[in-house]
Amino acid sequence: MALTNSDGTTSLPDNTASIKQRTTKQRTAIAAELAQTKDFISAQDLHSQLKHSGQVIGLSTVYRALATMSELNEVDVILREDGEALYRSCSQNHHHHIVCTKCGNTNEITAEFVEAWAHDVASAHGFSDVTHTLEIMGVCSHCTS
Amino acid sequence: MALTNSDGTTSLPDNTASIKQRTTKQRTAIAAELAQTKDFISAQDLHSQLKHSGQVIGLSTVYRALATMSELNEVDVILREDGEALYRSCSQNHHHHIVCTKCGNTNEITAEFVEAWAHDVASAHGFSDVTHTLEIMGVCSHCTS
DNA sequence: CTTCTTATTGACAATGATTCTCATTTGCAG
DNA sequence: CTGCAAATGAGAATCATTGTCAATAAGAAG
Repeated sequence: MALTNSDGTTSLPDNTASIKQRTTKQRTAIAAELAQTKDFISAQDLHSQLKHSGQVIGLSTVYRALATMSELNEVDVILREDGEALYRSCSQNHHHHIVCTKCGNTNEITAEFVEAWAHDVASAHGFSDVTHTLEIMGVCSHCTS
Repeated sequence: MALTNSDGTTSLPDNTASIKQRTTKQRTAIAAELAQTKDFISAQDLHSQLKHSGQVIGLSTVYRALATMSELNEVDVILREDGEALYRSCSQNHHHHIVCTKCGNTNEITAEFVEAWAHDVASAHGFSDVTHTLEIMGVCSHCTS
């Protein structure tokens, strides 16, 4: 979005926070419901959970809200083994997950040195504006026995 | 699942190596094509790649072959951001990618210590049969200027 | 080689998550 | 209050993946 200044000139958008956001009943409800849900949840489940609690919101709207929240880094997104996306209200600090491929249980793990390493590798390759994903998958002890 | 024998008795399935494998033209072609392909490839792309090289094989067969190869740990599987599954012949050395979010260019990166660390973390959490994914994303120097 | 059993194949339908379309509604700035 | 672009929602469309089932063929047995 190009910002039109009072003198008629335009300025280039700030590439981070350039998304026009309008506060709506639906987005508020979606964000609130997601904040209450501690675990990861799919868009479908979040939709029916909202419906069940009286908030009838279109499925498309849920998907759109989650997509923009994801772009704004307000939610974490991971992919289940079957490809379905799971969302969770973003916790303050960046972290990763170890996921059981049998029962779907997830534990958070922190890896500060991976953060630093990823940044170093990226700048060594001349990359900027760096993000990364890291997921560890396996079978948890509960599902092994 | 109990197997009914011709004499009327039943025998329990061997849960490890009970999968009867029959060597077929199609599976051979699929495994060969996948071995030739160094990068990750989707089932759909592998199917059309086979068709393009004269090997017309049903799409269901490709999916089934990849599924069994995955169970036998003969292929690595990762999930793309849109949820589509990507397969790669296991024999290749494990590595990760740094991807430019502008032009899509990818470079391979190796991270041996990350491999070891992932394994340690997993066993510390009691996980077994561990795999992991790691992707770094950013804007490459070419797209920055 | 022939027969028999059954894993495998393939064409097609079905599933299911996600995205698209577009008419209608609604924030919100002026 | 007014105007307009953003947002919504109902449903259609997309698309990877899985299920169905009759036909085929691999491999063992005779």
